[in-house]
Amino acid sequence: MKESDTRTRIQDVALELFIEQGYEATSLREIAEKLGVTKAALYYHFKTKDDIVTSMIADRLAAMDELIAWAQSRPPTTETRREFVRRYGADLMRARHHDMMRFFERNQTALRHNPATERMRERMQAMLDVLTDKDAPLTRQLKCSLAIFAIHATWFVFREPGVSDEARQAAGLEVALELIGD
Amino acid sequence: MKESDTRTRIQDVALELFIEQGYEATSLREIAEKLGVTKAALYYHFKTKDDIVTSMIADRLAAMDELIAWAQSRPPTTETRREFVRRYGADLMRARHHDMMRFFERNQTALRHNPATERMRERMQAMLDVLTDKDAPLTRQLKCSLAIFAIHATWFVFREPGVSDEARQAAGLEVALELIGD
DNA sequence: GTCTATAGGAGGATAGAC
DNA sequence: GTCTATCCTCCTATAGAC
Repeated sequence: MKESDTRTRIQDVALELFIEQGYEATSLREIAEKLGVTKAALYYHFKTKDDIVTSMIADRLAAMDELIAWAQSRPPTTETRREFVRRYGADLMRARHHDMMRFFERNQTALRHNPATERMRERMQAMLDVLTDKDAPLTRQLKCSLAIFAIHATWFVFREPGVSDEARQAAGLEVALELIGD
Repeated sequence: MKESDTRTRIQDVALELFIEQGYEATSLREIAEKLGVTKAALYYHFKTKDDIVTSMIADRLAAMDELIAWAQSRPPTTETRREFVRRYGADLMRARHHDMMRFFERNQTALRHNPATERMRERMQAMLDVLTDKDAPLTRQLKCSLAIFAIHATWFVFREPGVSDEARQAAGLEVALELIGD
């Protein structure tokens, strides 16, 4: 049932380099070198470079789908929306999910030809639809977008090194709840 | 006194493609083709590919410096901060400044080796320092970052085609003022 | 499952004619 | 100022041995 260990290690190393340098700027040679294998070995596990990123996005899509389905199964009340934001924040703390969102945000244009990108955008839109009504005023729509972004930004806006993960998440959550809270 | 017309046209076309496809994914061949010239012609106007983007950032830095200097010459009151945000929003409406910020946001990693990038980040930090005190709580810092981001986001979050530039700007400004307003 | 070797192409950049 | 022609490097991807 468990994925091959090498496969997972490739994903981890690739994500790390993609975040650090960008998707286009990172070559398979670099990924292979950091892993201590050759490029050709990567091609045993993934058909193309795009496949590496597609496989990572797939994991993220699954988590988002679960969250969105939960919200859609409930009445669109303020309490549902607040709980949705809380769950989304908690979800990002697990594994490398916030790394993944950060990578996605910073490489949208480079990934625009990958079909998984469009699916990711659909999920982001679905999240906004959960948080607000379709005919809400522009300011309301903007605030809901910012609420999601606040939770993501939590992981990279604070420059001081002494900020714990918990403090970050708490700050992001508080601001996000305030933004959707009217 | 006026820059060569071709030089400006190169910057315009390059920025358009960089936004659409990303910096790394856009080749000099593409830029040249869209302009109807050859790659070699570009090298007459700019020493390297990096130089094209550096020249564009320089214009933006000058505008930001002016705005920051104005704010620093005034007392750090709420009214100064609100006026600063208004001026920043108005500034972005001129020329291609909001395109430039959007490009910069989406290509930070690709541009990380360009010295102009570090200068740009300094300006962003200076803007945040104008908007809040250094020892403010995390939520306050986060909100000020989001206020700036709200003004930028104004240009690309709204999907419906019928939204005028003025309506966008008004919404962005209102939310930004609310975020710094406590 | 990982290697060596290599095909095949695209990219940034330069030289030198016009 | 713009062109043609070309260099050199690096890339993704594949073939086939072990």
